[in-house]
Amino acid sequence: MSGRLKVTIRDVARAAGVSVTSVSRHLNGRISLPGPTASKIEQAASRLGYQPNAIARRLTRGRSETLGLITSDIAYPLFAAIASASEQEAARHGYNLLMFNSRNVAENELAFLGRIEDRQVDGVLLLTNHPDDGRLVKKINRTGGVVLMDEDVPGARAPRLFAENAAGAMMAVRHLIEQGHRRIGVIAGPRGLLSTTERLAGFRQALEAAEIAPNDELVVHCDYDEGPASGAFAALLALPEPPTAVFTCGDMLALGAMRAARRAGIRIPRDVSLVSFDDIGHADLLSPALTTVRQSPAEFGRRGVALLLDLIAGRKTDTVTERIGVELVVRASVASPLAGMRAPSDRNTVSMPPGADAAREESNEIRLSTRT
Amino acid sequence: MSGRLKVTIRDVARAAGVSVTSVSRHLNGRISLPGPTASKIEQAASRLGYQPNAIARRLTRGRSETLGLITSDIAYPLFAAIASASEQEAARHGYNLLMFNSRNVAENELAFLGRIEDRQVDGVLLLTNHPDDGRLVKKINRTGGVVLMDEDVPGARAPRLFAENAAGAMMAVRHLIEQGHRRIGVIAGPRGLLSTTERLAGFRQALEAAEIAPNDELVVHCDYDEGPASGAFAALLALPEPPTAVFTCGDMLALGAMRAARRAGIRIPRDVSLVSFDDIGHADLLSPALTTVRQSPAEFGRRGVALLLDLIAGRKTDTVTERIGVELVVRASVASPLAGMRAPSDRNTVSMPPGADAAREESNEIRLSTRT
DNA sequence: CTGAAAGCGCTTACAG
DNA sequence: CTGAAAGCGCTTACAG
Repeated sequence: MSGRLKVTIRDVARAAGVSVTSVSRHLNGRISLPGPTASKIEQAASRLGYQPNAIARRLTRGRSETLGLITSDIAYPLFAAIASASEQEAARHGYNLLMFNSRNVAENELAFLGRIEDRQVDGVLLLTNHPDDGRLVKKINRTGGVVLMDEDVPGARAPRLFAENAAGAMMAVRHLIEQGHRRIGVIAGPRGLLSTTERLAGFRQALEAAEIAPNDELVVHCDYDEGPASGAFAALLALPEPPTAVFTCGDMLALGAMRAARRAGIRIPRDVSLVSFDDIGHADLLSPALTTVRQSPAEFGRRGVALLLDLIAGRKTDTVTERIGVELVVRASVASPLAGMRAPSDRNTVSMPPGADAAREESNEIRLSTRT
Repeated sequence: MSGRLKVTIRDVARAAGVSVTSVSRHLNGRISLPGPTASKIEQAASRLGYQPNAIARRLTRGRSETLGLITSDIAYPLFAAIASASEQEAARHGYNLLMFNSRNVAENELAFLGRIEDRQVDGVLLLTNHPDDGRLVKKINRTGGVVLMDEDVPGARAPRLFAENAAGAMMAVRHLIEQGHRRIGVIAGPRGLLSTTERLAGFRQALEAAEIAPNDELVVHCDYDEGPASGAFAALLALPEPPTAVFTCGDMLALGAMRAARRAGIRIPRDVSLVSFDDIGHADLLSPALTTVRQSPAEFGRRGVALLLDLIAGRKTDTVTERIGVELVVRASVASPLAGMRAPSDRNTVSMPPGADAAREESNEIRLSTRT
């Protein structure tokens, strides 16, 4: 249709009557040409519809101008939000963002990391979601150009960007304790993950501060996904002496717990309170509105890309660890443990005029932050 | 650290004592070498840690092995789900997926489409979200290699992949009518969009079939986003004679409506019923669980990539239009218009034992499909 | 069957 | 300041 099959820099040079060197330099702004020459080049370029071939440019410059983002699944709300922010930030610096779904399988992560070696990407933001068996650390230390986000790969020579996991968990559990809960269950991520370790540590610190004895039977581990969390929740509630509140170490786990609760006819927060971690989009519109620890995905994305760009440019000394601040967003999934003792009707509607419960959820959205 | 700075195919050839031609051919499986030679090459390659430079390969082959996905924001649940499926399908065919957030700004879309011209991507899945002023169609017809998804760009020579918008809207509205609603409001997307036109057409068909006179004052247009939808919902409910039910033409609009309802103390579905379109993730865990028309994002992603790959390979005749089937997922956001007349307590809990409402929502998830 | 050589379309020392 | 030429690291007609 359009006759401009393969207009190259040589065509422009010929049409403008100058050398390809000058065309390249001028178009890349590395030289300031006398007015007439400059406009001859520009006119020739636009008349021919010249578009510099990015692949060729990359080959000569030795950079792909592309970053990679590895998550287990971009469809997960937290990862989608991080991806969005990362893309914006990458674009701001002239970089593309390639996205990879690892399905949380080490082989896939390793394969994607290989894209650094064959120069398809200049660097990678890696959000892994399983403990490393040693292959990831080895690969990362070979490839370089990796920023670890959200979860750690111990031993890797790489900048790190994590949430304030312990502080966040502590705030969440302290909130439960303040409402009167003393028997608190935890649905935690897989053993060996940084998020699991740190959030559990925060949980235990909060108990300790309140002089509540820890109880291992109330701690259940499972993968960061809804299905497993449903099972974990059911297991906790089936205990001879079930918890009056549950802390889920991620909103996907909270969703699983909420589904399990529905199936079992257990009402949150009347029968059991729930507090979580992440604050995925629309957590405020869930039933009930979820009280959870917010970690800003936008900040994650922005800082992650900034760290990666620093690393690629050789501006950073390898193994810094940055933390993203968190805040507790109080909504409606936590009640006092006595709530369940009331009449078996909806605690909000019965005692308040219609709509008051909605207004309450709205106005009660209090935020407690680790940062000022 | 690792001393393998720039191992090229020449190094391998030298080490193996063969020509680069043979190395290239063997490694790409375009030739079957005698056993000893083959293993000499493989050993040299692995000993040196050889990784073919993908950029160089792309320059010679003239393909970037990369596809682009343009959405207004990858963080929107529907788009994230489509992105996830697209990436999987692209990877299955050896393609990378680049992702672009257009923020629904034409200039950004045009810039990203330019990546086809400078060969950064071989093709693009374009999900635009605004009526074209003529620039998009012009650009697309210049670049080629575009598959239109979700929304149309009239006049573009491109394969198209849309949901069965009219059929879906009709099912949604018929469902409301069957529950006894006759005064039904609509929050529609921007005028001039395919989804708006078709969903509105389905809405009107459903009214007509029930012999309900259409009423333009009940149709409000706004951008596909929460904020505007909140305003639109408030406007509808502020009418002298407000609707008893509202059909939102997208789940983001439904979320906006739900937020507005909360703020105003309006309860869904007791005071007003709500039915929507999309079925974003966790719509079943919203408060109330959202009755909505599901369009499968996985199918969208898979078919979109397949169409694009066909187009790139020259296997397709340009302007096919495919439709993705939809189904109505009945949950808990629709009630009879009489519900509001009952006592001002939660209609589910009062009349049923605790948990029954949850069980009801669960078991009542009926699916009515346009496909068999 | 094998390999020397040209070519993909740029960028950039280097020489004039 | 300008341009001819080499080079980025592959692939692939082409000749032997």
